[in-house]
Amino acid sequence: MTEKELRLKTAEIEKISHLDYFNIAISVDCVIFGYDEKELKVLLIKSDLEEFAGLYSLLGDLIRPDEDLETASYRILKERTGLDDVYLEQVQAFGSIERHPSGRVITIAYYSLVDIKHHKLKLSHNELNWHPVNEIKKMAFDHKLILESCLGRLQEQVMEHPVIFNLLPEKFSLRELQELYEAILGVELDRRNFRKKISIKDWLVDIDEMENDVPHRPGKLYKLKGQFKKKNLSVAKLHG
Amino acid sequence: MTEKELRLKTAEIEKISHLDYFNIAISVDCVIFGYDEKELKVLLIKSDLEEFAGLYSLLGDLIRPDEDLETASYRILKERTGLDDVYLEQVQAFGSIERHPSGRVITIAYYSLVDIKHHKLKLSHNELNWHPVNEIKKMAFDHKLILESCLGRLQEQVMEHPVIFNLLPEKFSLRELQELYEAILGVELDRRNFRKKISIKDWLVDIDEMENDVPHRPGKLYKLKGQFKKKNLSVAKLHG
DNA sequence: AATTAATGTGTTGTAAGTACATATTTATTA
DNA sequence: TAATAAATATGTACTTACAACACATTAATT
Repeated sequence: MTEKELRLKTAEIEKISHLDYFNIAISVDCVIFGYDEKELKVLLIKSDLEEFAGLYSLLGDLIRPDEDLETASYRILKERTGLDDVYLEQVQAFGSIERHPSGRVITIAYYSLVDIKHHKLKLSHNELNWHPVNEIKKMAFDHKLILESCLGRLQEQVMEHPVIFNLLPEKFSLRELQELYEAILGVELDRRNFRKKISIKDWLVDIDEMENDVPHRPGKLYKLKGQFKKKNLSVAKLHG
Repeated sequence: MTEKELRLKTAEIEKISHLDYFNIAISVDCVIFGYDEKELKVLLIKSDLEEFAGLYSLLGDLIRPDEDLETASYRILKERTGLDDVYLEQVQAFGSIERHPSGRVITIAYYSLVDIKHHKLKLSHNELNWHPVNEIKKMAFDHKLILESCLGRLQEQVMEHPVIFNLLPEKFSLRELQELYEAILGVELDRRNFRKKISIKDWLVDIDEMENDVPHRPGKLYKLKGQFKKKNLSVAKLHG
């Protein structure tokens, strides 16, 4: 390449790379909810940025040019949890200028629901752990805000759509289901009214089995009806 | 600059500009709703892309590095409509790979609500016009999808939150309000039940004035209570 | 003065939400 | 083996929201 060609190329590339619009990076952050020990939990990783030493952050990554938003979210989930069949839903984009210390990064938040017990993760790194949502105080970046926004969305949807069954094992008792609702909504529910409400929705089938690992009278076990076992809401809505 | 320096710089810039993550552009698209002649309308512009000749598109623009998402949306509204005091709400990000023919562009959709009559726009270009939402068939890009998604969100919120008053003039009759609800929801409502429902919400004040431009018995005029005149939902929710 | 076309209001039946108590079943303990 | 403890399972009365429905009133028009 001659010097002249080089100069031309430099100018051209500079023009493109300095076209400010391409100086914004875009990422996906996943709020991965799980449920264990009667608590709603979220999967977090220790931040690797100096600025946020000691703080935890959501699982996220930059979006690659060859993947759309959902693909990116699924990829992150797959990479981090090994799961590839999880419920995922987009919540909101966060784009304030100063949200990332290394530069301008706009992020799109997804929440997902996984069954902690059934799909035991390979949480080999002790940097990656489940944290009770209620005990989380400070987080890296604006991730506390994102977490709250996703929790809010989950709370809005939980009574209208059969989504939280993704947090439970295949078979569950009504008590377990009620405890899960209570954990998510942060309220206590009346057992009789709760059962009436669930029964009206007609989401469950009685599989004619009993709990067998409880130190008291066992309850009946139920399954979510097949037609509601969808991994994305747009489909589930049709039946809601 | 020496040739050596040039080579170095070229390599460096290329590295950055080819760092794929910065090859994604990010935009904001606004679904600007208005209400006129008993129809819900949306402000559209003729697409300037060859691929979409003859089709209309939403108002949008790339996000600048020095503005956050809402600032960008407000800028677009201000530029296009001259309004700077409108209701705006983020709906969803759209990011499929092939959504923009010129390259990878992820867009974040906002809907906004403006009072067509009061803020007469300077619709000088005949390229920019209000279109009845129900008559729109094909649009440029994936904008039909975005429009539907925003309409869906609006429909979800309309009965729970006092938002659609942004589509009406300051003073309005209950008939006008009901017609607006009917236009947005695409249903007919019972007048008595509608009034009861609105009355329970306690959003309105009777300002002790009457319609005076109607060819029949005039109805009472109402205003939205001051505490609900918020331009963004997060605030309005607290009172909802 | 009669007509027209809209406003304004109330009741009744039905469905859902809330508060609340007792009998039943199983595991545990004495 | 009998008594106890702890949970499951279920129904009713009250209240509140939702849906369907009809008639008197007011102002403009003829």
